[in-house]
Amino acid sequence: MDAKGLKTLLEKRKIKPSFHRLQVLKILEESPDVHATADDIYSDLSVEIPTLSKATIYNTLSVFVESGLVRELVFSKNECRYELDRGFHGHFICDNCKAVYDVSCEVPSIEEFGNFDVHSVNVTYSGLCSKCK
Amino acid sequence: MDAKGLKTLLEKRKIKPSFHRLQVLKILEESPDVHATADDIYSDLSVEIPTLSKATIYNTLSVFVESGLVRELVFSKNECRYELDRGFHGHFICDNCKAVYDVSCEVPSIEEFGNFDVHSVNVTYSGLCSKCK
DNA sequence: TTGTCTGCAAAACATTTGCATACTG
DNA sequence: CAGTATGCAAATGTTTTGCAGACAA
Repeated sequence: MDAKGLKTLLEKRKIKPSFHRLQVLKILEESPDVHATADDIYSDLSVEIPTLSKATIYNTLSVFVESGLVRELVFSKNECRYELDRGFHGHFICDNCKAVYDVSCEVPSIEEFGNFDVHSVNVTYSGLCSKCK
Repeated sequence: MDAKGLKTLLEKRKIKPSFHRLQVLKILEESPDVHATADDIYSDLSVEIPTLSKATIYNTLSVFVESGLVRELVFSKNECRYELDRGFHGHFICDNCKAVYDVSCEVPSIEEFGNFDVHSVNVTYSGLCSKCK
């Protein structure tokens, strides 16, 4: 997606398209398979933007998450990953190499549906990926 | 479950049933609905065991998790909860009151099953519980 | 005795916060 | 100019670690 498309993506969510925000969004958009951590994004961007602060990354990501543009994925303690929202899908994490894969799976139905207002569903598989097994 | 039953539970997993381990296990076994954090368990036990160290709680829980006796649930950053393994079920977390409920749901099937060795599946719903909606 | 469990304190780590400065419309 | 975004550094909160002493087989 080009810079203009990214800008539009932010504006649709009423987020001001600052330079830093566009850069963060670009990383998430270009590498959906990475499921980057805040630190990954910081490392990537601080090469081009040496004055970049990690606080800005966290701030930016939290703006994105609150707007619904980005999903926060917490697979294990002390590790939070981010992905652009692309509709429902599950994730597979390799216990060995820790890689995260998007997988298509069905939405599991919940029995007690009537008593809860379900807003989102999260499905995570773990095990060994094709490379590690 | 009585103390003997808890002891047997540990021995089955080749875990030495020390006093502290039995106390931690007892909490997890008695209140499956709580999905306690390490800090919850520490707070509970340190009333009776004033010399208790948090490191012991973490150590104990990690022994339990590695043996497969206990499942580690990470719903959001900086919050790790624990539950005795009771076979497959999903969880529902209330966005408002943060309560965690066990829910029965079907195991979602994964399309790429052939390429991965799936060891476990995790299903988490979020939204508003019956009290908060 | 030997191994391992526990407690303590310090360290590690990701994330958050307060505040001053820089930028943008 | 007003409002907001950014950078910095310090603070926060949870979890981990190293080591010494306590305990159990």
